[in-house]
Amino acid sequence: MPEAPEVEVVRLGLASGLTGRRFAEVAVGRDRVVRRTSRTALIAGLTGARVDEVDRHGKYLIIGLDTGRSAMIHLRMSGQVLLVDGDAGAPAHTHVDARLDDGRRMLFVDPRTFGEVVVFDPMRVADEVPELARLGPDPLRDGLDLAALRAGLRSRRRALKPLLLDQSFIAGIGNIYADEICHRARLRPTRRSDGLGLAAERRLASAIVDVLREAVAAGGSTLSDAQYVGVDGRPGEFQREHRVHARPGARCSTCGRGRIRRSTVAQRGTYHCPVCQR
DNA sequence: AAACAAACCTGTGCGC
DNA sequence: TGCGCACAGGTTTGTT
Repeated sequence: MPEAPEVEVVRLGLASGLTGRRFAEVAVGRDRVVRRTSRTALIAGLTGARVDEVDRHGKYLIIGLDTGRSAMIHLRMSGQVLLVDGDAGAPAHTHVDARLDDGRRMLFVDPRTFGEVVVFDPMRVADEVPELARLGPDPLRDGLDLAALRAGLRSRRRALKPLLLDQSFIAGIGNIYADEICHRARLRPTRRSDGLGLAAERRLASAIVDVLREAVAAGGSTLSDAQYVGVDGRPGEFQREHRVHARPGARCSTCGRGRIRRSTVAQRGTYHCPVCQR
């Protein structure tokens, strides 16, 4: 499922394929993906607009337009953004088909239709896309300030994994990377966030940044359902480097003694090593 | 404040 | 082989 690293790989692809291009013609196949506003609002907001920049905050893609407005795309669980040739066929579940002034097309594809596309006014983001205004820092974009992280961990008395999944705490971590980060930091997903101690807090800060960066370098994670692909349709490779997620029974690569165990934490399938994650 | 559950969807993979 | 059903997951919303 797309988390910050996967969305970053998409962002890089869009930045090279969209920047400076204009949307020439926009078709919306299914109203559900434009539910925040409307089909006509998306078409009016994109058509004729030139892309100035492609940004990202957490799992949210933000396409800055020369009209002063921005397009927000969220992939949720099964969304894909593809750049294809003008005469290419559109895959099943293509809900937005936007032709560019160079003849190529940007497609938004999403079988489960949880994802969305909306054009909004960045000056009114708190009103128009409130969840975007509530996001915490993005470790890939902004880095991670150790003092701020420590204060946050201590003030929010929660289990570690649910806190990592909280987008207002840190933006961009989802179920896969929460597991991988906890394992890298050798911390139990259910460990209380307050009272970790400086050494563990440092390990956690490093793990967050390192795991996310390594995942971007590997092109993101594509699980067996193959939902995530880049704008060129290619899957990522980081799943090969997963040490715990979706690997029940595997021998722990850190301690060599534990077996990866599956459990449920915060309503999410969770994997950890009971021996070295404390 | 935090934990929990349900809702939104549909393709996949399992058990029988 | 075919059918039915649980499951997956990001986020919001509502309840305890």
